[in-house]
Amino acid sequence: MDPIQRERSRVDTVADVTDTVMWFRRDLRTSDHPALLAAVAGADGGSVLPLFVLDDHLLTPAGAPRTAWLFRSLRALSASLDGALLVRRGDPVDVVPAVAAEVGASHVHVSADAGPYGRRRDAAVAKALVADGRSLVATGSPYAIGPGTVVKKDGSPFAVFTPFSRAWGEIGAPRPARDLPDDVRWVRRLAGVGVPEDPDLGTVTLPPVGEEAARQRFGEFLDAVDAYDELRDRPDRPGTSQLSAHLKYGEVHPRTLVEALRGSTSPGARTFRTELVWREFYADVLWHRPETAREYYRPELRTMRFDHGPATDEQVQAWKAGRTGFPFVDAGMRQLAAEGWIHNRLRMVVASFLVKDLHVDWPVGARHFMQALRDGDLASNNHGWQWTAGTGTDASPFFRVFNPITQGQKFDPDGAYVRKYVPELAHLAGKAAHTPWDAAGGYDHGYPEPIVDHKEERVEALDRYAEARGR
DNA sequence: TTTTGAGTTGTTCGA
DNA sequence: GTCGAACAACTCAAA
Repeated sequence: MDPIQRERSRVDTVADVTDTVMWFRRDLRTSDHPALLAAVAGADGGSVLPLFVLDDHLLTPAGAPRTAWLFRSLRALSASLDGALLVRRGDPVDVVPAVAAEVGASHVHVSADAGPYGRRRDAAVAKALVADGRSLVATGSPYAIGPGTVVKKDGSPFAVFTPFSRAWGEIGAPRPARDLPDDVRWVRRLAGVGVPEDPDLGTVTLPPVGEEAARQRFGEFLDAVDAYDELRDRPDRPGTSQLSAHLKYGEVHPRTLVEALRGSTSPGARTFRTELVWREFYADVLWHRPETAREYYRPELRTMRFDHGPATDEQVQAWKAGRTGFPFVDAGMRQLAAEGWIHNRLRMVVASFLVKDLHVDWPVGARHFMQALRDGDLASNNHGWQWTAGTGTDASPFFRVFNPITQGQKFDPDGAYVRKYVPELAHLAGKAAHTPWDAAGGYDHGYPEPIVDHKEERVEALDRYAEARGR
């Protein structure tokens, strides 16, 4: 009998052997939760220990908005588990097996993590558990269809969104999981550290957090989803779902959303479903190519020239602070700073500005976003940046350089978005807010002049792209 | 193997 | 102001 088997039979003789551990990570909810149901079923009349591990590896790169969101979400989750959530701090490779041993559980249940770090971590935790005669059981994932599942006819992964989306639709999202039984018993006898106090948010304000808040937000959004395709591009209007951070922490599962939209054929509903598929696509790309969290998806563009040095550092600082002198760009960056969230249209505009007007490599911006965003998701964020930089999955035309001024005039036609976030321009009426250089007294309130000439930098960006392609 | 059609989100210029 | 063409060439996916 090998050691693992022996260990298992020893564990099987423990009195409360049927207790299981539910290790929460990016699934901070109780409904439509296959892994939690599996933990309950595995307990078979015993109790379930709900666990969260505060892992410095994940906490460190997150800024205050995302950390505060996490902590609030954990409090909400614990409340819905009758206060039974056990919170420990440390490396999951040590903490999870230790907790499993303390409670005498033979199985630790999780929703599979698709990210590079999560997969390494889970493999190490599984190994440690097995060495102890226990096992890690993964059920479901944060995606409607698990990353790696949607493949081409020859079994290889998709590299283009549209065919992926078609194949994704043919598989179809599974139906939501059944409700959690009312009579689940939670293990409460272990000591934990509790959920920490929120970090200092400064002036950042967050919307309501947690499963119930997500449900409510989605309910409100559903009432307006038919207008989504028309309004989603308008940062001056409340047309987006505002569900990104709820999805990031699994307070709601995309499967639940797809189910609620089943049968909805309005352009708005279809467009929103497509946005959910984008989230699945980028997770799938990262699953197959974990190195693309940091490296170019298209390595042939690695020779692209970028700017470095004190002058560039100063420009990057201006970009982060929302003081580039381009009103639409600055409004976006200030929204990011004020809310830990930035409208999708502005994510593209400010990214294009950093990469193509300031000639700074995209990871610089991607890291800043991950730090500043409350919804910072590695797959969506970094592949979104790669898309803008032209290094990503989309073979996008090289000439796609956003004009920061006309983008503002097009998508914030009345200048309301600019005035909301850039008070120095609040005295400029209508679309004049986008062109303070044309307005008498446009610079009377301390707003900076443009730090670059967009026309020149656009040509420069095109030249560098051509150079990197060897022409 | 070859062929064919297509590819999230744009800008500029000239008629 | 509006509209269509030009802006390159390449890669992907499927037939």
